Amino acid sequence: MKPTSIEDFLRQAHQFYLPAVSIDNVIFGFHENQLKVLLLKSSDKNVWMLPGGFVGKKEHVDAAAARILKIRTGLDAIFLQQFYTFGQPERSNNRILVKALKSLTRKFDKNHWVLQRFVTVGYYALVEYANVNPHPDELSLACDWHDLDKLPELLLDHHEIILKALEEMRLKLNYQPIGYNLLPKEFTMKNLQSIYETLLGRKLDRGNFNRKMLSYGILDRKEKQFSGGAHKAPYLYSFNKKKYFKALEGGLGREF
Amino acid sequence: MKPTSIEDFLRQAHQFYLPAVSIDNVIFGFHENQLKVLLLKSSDKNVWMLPGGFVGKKEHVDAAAARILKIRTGLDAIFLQQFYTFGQPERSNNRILVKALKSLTRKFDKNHWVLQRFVTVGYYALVEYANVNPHPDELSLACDWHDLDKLPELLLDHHEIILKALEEMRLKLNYQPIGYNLLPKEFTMKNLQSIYETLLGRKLDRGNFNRKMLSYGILDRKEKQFSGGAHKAPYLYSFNKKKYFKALEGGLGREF
DNA sequence: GAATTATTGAGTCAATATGACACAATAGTA
DNA sequence: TACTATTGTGTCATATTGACTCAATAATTC
Repeated sequence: MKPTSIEDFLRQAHQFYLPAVSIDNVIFGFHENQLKVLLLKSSDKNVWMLPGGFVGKKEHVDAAAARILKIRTGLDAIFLQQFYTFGQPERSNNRILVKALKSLTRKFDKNHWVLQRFVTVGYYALVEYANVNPHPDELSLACDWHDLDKLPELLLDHHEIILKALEEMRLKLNYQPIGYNLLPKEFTMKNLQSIYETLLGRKLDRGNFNRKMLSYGILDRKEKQFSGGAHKAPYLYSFNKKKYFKALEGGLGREF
Repeated sequence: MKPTSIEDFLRQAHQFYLPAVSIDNVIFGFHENQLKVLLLKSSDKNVWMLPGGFVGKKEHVDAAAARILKIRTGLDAIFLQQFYTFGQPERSNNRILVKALKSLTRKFDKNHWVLQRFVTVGYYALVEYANVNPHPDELSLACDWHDLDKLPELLLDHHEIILKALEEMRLKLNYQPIGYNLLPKEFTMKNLQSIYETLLGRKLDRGNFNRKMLSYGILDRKEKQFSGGAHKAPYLYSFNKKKYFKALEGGLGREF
């Protein structure tokens, strides 16, 4: 039906507009040469989920992502990167979500607003595994790292969201450095290479990786040495913070 | 205040959650070796805006972008690409927007929901300038192309949105072909080079551009010829649709 | 303490890609 | 017919990439 006036138009539109915006955070960590993702265990004990929540009415979406991450996992002061907005209508009202929420309260209404349609903005972050201490909020039973290649059953489309985050990270590899937030202060070239290999899903030549990474000029080599392996001790490196962030801004390789 | 029960938690949250999701479309065209963007003239005669609108309650966000584009400009069957979600709270209630809406209706309420906080999902598209026939909807006074380097005064943060769209397109150049939707069926290599130069903001060497573009193997060369210039006639090319879309999926250059 | 093993830093080399430039060919114009 | 602007093509020095070699060495084993 065509609106007959601007007031009509606005009134009609009001019936129609979308109610809510939510956040899902995909937090990656790196441990034992494995890329891991941080998940919350819902009160429905077999279902895990990304730490997510709703955006406040007067809140910057970026700020909401940070607030929600802190509330739900305890992680603070993490650099979150927006990567995609998920807008399928059917993703909101979901059997598993209903089940999970019903387990929280018997009086739960099937038409409750949290089950109505919402749009989710996805953020990811890379964190140094050893330096964070995730713990679940009151609504969750656990907050744990999971290997990317053996994820448990996940809420809604959270599996798809994780894959999309990975894909976006992989594309960024080509023009931005990575690793600053994933590795400890000092690390070996092999550690760094493992991250790249995990994200790209293929093996890289050791010598060539070395040469290329050093050519970026973002690494400082320490006066040796990592010890512990039954072999020649590798050099330790650290990121040159200044040069690293300059490369983040300006890009790495030649563009076009 | 801490919630004392799950019901409390949900009730408190309800007061807090964000009400609306909107769309802004950035439509790029290419004409006379100039990149242009499609804008609507608001009823406040000095302000132009991107063709935008609100997402429906049961509507896929991608579908909303297409619907809104069609309603507001008449453009149909355009491939829209999501590029970023803009979430600053202060961007919604704005002096210019209030003025624009007040000019539509005297009874306009300053606290009307359309002035409340909303989050905007940005989409861009590249269209063939000569093949589309944009016309304004009932709410707008005009629908015209504008040169990117001399944009008029724009609503809200639409200027920032356009710049972000450009930036994202520029980054995609490095691993995806471009031009299929911007150029007519047959075009010269110089036409294609102009697009790249506009997006990158710098001149490229003619010979090298030729070599590189042909190496992608996505162009078919026609049996000559463009005529009309006071000089040697250039070859005409067309995109090999099959190879072009294969390259869109798989990427162009080596990645990492 | 010498041999073994796994892994490292450094280097080689052919193949390929890039950036800067040169030059003859030619469609329209003077 | 000469001129001008622009085109297709080619050259060449340099840089980058991919695949590989080899001596060095930290811990372990003999």
